[in-house]
Amino acid sequence: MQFSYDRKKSLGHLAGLASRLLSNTLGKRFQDAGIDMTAEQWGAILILLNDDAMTQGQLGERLFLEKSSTSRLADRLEQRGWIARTKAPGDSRQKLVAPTPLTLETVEHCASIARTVLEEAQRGLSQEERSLCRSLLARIIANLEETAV
Amino acid sequence: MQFSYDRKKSLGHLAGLASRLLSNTLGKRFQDAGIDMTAEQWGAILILLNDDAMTQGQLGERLFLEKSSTSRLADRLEQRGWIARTKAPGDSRQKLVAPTPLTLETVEHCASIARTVLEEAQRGLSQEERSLCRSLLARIIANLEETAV
DNA sequence: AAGATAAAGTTGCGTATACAACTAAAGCCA
DNA sequence: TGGCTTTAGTTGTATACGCAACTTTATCTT
Repeated sequence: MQFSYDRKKSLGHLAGLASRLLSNTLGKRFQDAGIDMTAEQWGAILILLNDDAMTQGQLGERLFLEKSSTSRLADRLEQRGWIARTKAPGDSRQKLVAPTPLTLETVEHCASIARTVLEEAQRGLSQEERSLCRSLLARIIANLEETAV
Repeated sequence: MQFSYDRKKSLGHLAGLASRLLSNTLGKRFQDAGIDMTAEQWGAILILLNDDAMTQGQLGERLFLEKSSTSRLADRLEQRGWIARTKAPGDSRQKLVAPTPLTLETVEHCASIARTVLEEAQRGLSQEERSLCRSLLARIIANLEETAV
């Protein structure tokens, strides 16, 4: 019997489990490839690769993370050599985070692994279904953000 | 502009964020109500309320958790007095976990809070959309479970 | 300009989770 | 029956995350 995960299970369970499995799977693939990176770290790197340098606070906003969580994520990224932190020139409270001269091969390798996992996760779903799933999740997120206030 | 969360963002981000917001919101609501319970703990309690006693391992299976994670979740539930752990009669390696004589009022209160948050999260989504969202997530979970092997 | 207030990060602490190594208790098997 | 193997849980260690308290640096107000 396919697709047998109780649709009775609440949204919370399903979203949590999907997210956990996605992270765990991607993390293991990175590890198998000998890349010392987690799924969450890759999420941050992706943002930094597009926008290059930004403050830690801006990175946190993009990831919807508390400043303390961002701080510690940056710690781990720095420790592994994925990013460098420098004092912002204008405001010395701020710290700029930027990817280190990562070899492009590594980035491409990570991106390719991430694409593969995402594809596997959505196997059997049409483009419309994939898009719908994202937009439903986005609406739920928007609802919760409003609610939270 | 409504529903403005990039649908460009990958499934991983969206599922992770939805799950995080759901947990955080529910947890805060419990706290506001003076109930010392988290969203994850409530998930476990719900299962135990239906099936009464089961082994820790069985609880873990239902929650799709590692045995160590289950062990620690049970620690916290026990600490707060939500469950009791007893040695299983047949097999002394196993531990039975069962809800303590929770006043039904508390359970109903929790259930009501959880229903409210879930409703708020899915505000504006039709029954069909809610159901579709769950079933798409369930298919993704099934894909990842297969993959993982 | 001095003092109050706000903003950016860090750190302490608690929860949630996974993996690996470990202990204890079954179960198997020759 | 005595030893090997498997199973149930626990514990060490690490990541990810949030809240609250704190430090440092800006900014604002009078």
